[in-house]
Amino acid sequence: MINIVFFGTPDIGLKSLEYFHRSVSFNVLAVVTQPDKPSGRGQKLTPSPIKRFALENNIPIFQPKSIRKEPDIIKALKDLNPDFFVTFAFGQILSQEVLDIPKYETINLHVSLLPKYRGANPIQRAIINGDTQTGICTMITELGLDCGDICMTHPIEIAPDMNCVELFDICAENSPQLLEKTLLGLVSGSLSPVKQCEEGVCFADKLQKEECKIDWSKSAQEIHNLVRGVYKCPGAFFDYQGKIIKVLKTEPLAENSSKSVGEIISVSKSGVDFQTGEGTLRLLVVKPEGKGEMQARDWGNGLRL
RNA sequence: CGCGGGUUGGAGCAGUCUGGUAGCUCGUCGGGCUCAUAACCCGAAGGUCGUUGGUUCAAAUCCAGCACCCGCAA
Repeated sequence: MINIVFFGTPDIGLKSLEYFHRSVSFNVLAVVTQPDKPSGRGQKLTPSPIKRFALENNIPIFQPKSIRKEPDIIKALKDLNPDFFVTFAFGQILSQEVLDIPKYETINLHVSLLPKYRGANPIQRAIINGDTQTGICTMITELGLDCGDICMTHPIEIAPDMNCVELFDICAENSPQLLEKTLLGLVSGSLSPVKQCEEGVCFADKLQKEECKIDWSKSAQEIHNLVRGVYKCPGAFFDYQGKIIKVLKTEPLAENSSKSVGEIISVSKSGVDFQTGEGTLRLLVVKPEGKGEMQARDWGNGLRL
């Protein structure tokens, strides 16, 4: 029986936590997650998905504001006598004191093929940049940002129309097995982590709201990549007559028109076509401010052009 | 009580300020044109205007309450 403590916050780690919780060879001693935060309309305090799962399954929960500065929690974690710490989108930087607690190692799962895309938003960045492949990997957590030695990797293809939510799901689904194999490999000694190649290091900076605003002078393909890369979180958008229009699904087309950049070329049964800096972007699904999700052609129908 | 938008035939919207017998773009159905069509032409069906109450001769429209949806901010 391998005893672990799971550090995580958003739902991408749920499947992994669930897997460990149900596994007969692992025991989840406790969960560490971010404090409840005001969320949604009305600022109601909302527990993280990981916390909710822990509550439902009677797993002890720790919610440090900053784990480095809470000696009580650190002591409690030591007293658990864990074999491993597993971190997966936890959202806080650990201290060396915390990293040293488990008998074996602190293992982090990162959703990119390191050393590419260290940092906050690797999935979205990969899609925005038009990559056709990414992956997930496990690593020995060290003090720096995603710089530890790599344990195992698992490549994932990015289909041309895949959005970040779909990619999130694929990553979440493949994570439990990779984590399990990593921990077992480290216990048996059959796995020897390798240093990250210093060439090819790059960072996936946190997404800024401003980046999600559609720049029509870019090419249709680039905008298409942005739309699927930030799908629903927070979503690519543009301004139309003072209203924010979120764009959820698009299709890039090669042909150009005589319209100027950012103008509507046509509204048809298929969607609403916009002229971009290079090519036509066909909007398929949009969500205007104050409205629900709708087919772009329906939105176009109501525009009274 | 964080700020704000919305609810009108199957879909998306206009009409609400300045109350007076419901409109637009689509979809659907029928017919026509065509070798043919998702294109075009003609016609039809389909709405207690979210809900409850108030004001009025008269309410989609003015007033009050309730429900549901959503954007921002965090």
